[in-house]
Amino acid sequence: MSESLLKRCQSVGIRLTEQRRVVIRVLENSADHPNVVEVHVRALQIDPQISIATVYRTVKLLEELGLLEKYDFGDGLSRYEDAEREHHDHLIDIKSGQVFEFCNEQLETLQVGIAKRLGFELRGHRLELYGVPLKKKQNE
Amino acid sequence: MSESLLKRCQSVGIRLTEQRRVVIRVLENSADHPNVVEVHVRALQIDPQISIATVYRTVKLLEELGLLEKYDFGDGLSRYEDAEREHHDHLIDIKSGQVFEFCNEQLETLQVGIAKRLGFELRGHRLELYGVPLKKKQNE
DNA sequence: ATAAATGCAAACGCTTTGCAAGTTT
DNA sequence: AAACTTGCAAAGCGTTTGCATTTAT
Repeated sequence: MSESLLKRCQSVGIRLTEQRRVVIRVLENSADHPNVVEVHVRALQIDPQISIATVYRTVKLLEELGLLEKYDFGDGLSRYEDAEREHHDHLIDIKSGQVFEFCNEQLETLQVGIAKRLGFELRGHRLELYGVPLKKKQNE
Repeated sequence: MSESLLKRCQSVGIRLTEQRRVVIRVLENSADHPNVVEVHVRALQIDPQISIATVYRTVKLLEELGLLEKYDFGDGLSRYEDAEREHHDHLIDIKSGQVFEFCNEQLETLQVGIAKRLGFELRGHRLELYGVPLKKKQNE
């Protein structure tokens, strides 16, 4: 397990305000991929005064510092998660919107190879699988 | 090669107005992934009166009909391309923004397998590789 | 003390939409 | 003729920002 988000924020030396600590804590305690409004709602439970502008500013700052990963699963909302979490991709259930995580070494290797063959050094990727739950044999 | 976008529009039976024909023609002649403003600019060269609202409405309609594929390469702009084009994924050059296409069977198969293992039937995916050009041996 | 962060509200940029006028079938 | 599409301008929506005030260092 790697350092906490808070520790990493301290390492990079950003000013640790009350509000930033709250946002950081919310993200540390989130195992999902909350959008900004969701982060704000969770933050309000800790600090009922915190404004959404501050949440926007904070997640943007942390993303630019490489401490958060930003996602968009197609609904036009920016979602965030701790960048230090084990690398993984996402599978989105198109029926429920639920998001599952997975990681596949073969996939990672394959991608590096594809990029190289195209003349590129892979710096990042975004893979999302969209699917529907497999129906069990008996029904439908 | 499959049917032209125009033909497929006729098949699904949407009303073919002047403006829709223009947008369709623009997309048929585009080998890249134009965003809405770009589609509009290209359309204006054919019909100097066409409004961007109509372009927005048309690409949205065609996407909902499954005739166009919508992409967002991270700049927050919606980009469109003919859905019938040979399936492929994208590699984006982070330096220049240029987009390259590729297709890899192994990758496709792997994804289906991953989804299945998670209990899902794969309905679609989105894969984007982000990279920088490999430097040739002599320079840098 | 000072440089930076906050909250508010206004502004932004892309996209959508209400409506009157014009088109397609 | 009826149903639908267009263009315009206004509204929507997520996100950003100017500014006066507050806060961390």
